Amino acid sequence: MSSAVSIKDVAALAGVSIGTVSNVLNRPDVVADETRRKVLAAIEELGFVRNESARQLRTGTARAIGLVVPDVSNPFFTDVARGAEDAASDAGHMVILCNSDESEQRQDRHLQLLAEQRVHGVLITPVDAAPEPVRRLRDRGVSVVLLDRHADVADACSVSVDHRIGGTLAINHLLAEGHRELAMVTGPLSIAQCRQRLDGARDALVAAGRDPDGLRVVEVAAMNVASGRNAGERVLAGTRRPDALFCANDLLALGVLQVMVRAGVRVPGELAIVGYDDIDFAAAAAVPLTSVRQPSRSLGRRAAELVLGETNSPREHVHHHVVFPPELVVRESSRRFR
Amino acid sequence: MSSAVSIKDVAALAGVSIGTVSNVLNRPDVVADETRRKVLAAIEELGFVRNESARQLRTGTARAIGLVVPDVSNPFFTDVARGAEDAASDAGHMVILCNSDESEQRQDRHLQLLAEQRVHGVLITPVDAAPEPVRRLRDRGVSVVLLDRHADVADACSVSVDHRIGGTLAINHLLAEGHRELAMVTGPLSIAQCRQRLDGARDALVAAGRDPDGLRVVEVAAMNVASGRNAGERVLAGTRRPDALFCANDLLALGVLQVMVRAGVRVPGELAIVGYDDIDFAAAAAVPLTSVRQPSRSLGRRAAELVLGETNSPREHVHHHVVFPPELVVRESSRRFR
DNA sequence: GACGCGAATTGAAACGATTTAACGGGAGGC
DNA sequence: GCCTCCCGTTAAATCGTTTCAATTCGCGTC
Repeated sequence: MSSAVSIKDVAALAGVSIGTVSNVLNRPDVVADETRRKVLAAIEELGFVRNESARQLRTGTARAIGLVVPDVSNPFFTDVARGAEDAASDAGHMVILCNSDESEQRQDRHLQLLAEQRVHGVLITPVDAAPEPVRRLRDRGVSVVLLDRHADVADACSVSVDHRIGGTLAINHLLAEGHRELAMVTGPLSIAQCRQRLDGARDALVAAGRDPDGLRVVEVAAMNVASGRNAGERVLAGTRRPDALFCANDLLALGVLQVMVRAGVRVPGELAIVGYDDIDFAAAAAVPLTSVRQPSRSLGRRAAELVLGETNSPREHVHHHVVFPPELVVRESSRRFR
Repeated sequence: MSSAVSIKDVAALAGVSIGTVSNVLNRPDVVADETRRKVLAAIEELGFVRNESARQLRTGTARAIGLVVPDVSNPFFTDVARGAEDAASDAGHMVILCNSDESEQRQDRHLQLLAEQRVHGVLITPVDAAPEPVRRLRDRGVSVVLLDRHADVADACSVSVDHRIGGTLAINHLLAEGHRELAMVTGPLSIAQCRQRLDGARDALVAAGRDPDGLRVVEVAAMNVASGRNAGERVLAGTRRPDALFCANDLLALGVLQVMVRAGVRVPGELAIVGYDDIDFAAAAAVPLTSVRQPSRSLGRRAAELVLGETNSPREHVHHHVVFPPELVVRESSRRFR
């Protein structure tokens, strides 16, 4: 059972002390060539694998970071995860991925486990606005980077996108294309991102000299395709159908689109649609989707870099707040009908 | 710095020994009510968090499993991951997610790190058919479940879908709809899943009394949307365009579809398309995609259950080979043109 | 009143690595 | 030939838990 092989066995076989084996592993330069070769040979022969928990216990630092997101089945978050993994990988770290499913309870359970693992840091898109979980984590000595959420609280780094501007971009575009009767499909307004996108949308209306309350808001329970279909049906059922829809993310937009296509509503002829995130599938949709792009992979990468940087030099660390600008990608779904 | 709080501090504050604190943590029933309350109060007051590495070092077992997949941005694998996480979560375990990107080198690096972490087990869709990495892992004492790959080797569990039958289903359907000039778009044939789906496709042709070599094969370098577009362009450029296309996964199919729609080729009028995986976005595509469904979430869940089961009772463990049947989901993209 | 018993608690020995101060021995300077 | 110095190596302490044999204590039994 080679799993039982420890540094001690290697030392015995190589005829050196365990301290020397440790040096071969961690500071190969201080050990003589001859010795190093013997030790490496012994490691090879025994199939020795370093026990990371022992290392971690002694040094106090883990080689992993946690990533807590609401939902990995959302391609936006997989892209973020990829970015985070890229950066972590470069630093020889692993990523522990956790889904909170928008449940505070699940989130807290995950955070507890991550704290027990003594992870190097945590990247999190918190379930709700309350800075509570962040504070608890910091109290436990874990450094935290808020993902896709600008930290109002000053005690953590954050990497985010200016969603308010994103909302404004979307509405400005729809207005410019000549759409007048606008509505927004959004997930729970308890989610900060949704609120901000809505605020941005209203900003645009105000700037255009229109009544921000003229924007109808269709709020659904989740931010996935199924909820999008639900929203689509509600829009269909309503009186006075809007001629353009801004959806708080692409999954919602795809759901709405599906319902519209099925119901024979021409998009963008009778109804223009703008999504948010610009996931890969937006371009491949029934009608290629206009969307507000977030640099998701960079978001994840930057966040991971921040969290790794913070714990490496906690003394002189000052919290950064990185805000990426969103960008409108125009495709078929929002064109003016001619 | 509450991160420095150890069981010893708790013991001191509560006025008991560290053994008792450990008992409160792990076997609360053996300690007297009064004592338990004191200890819990001390834990609360100090903000004590158990150090998992120390626990792990002592007990030898980690509370995490590794999941190594080619690409999490493929929704099929996120679904698998969700299933695995569900099962792991139930057992109080975490999932460490790793992307191999179809690179054997990346895969091996991840496996090395997972072995060092002494993870409870590893779920893996190996980069290539070689059972080598699996063997290495087992040698290191880590139990392994092959995901989406039937183990020809008998030394590991496997959870998979019968891709050969999946390929047959797809082609039978296309033939039944009256398509005659068939082609298959596939990722690298070094990927076993691709080969099996192709074999199944040929089976169907033979069974229908047709020449299996009449099936044109378009092989591209990766299994994502971009490669699908590439395949689409090659199909367009070729002479004698097929009237039906079986794609080795939905991402390829979506890419092809995008190109066809843009080029004005009517789907399914001039070209029928069948995908594979039935990811959520298949139904929301430009033309709702007929696809061979895999029970992806169940796949992940079952695999996680197996790996947890194996290490919990390694003595009497016998390797299971779970094979789920695929299922054809018919939508617009493959209908016979009338 | 001695004894045994069970329940609750304690103390100490692991687990497998890293780290640091001490050590040995050969080279070089005087 | 002796003293230093330096390089490579070693021995031992340590990290924070779990676990198990040993201990204490109160109490009922004979």
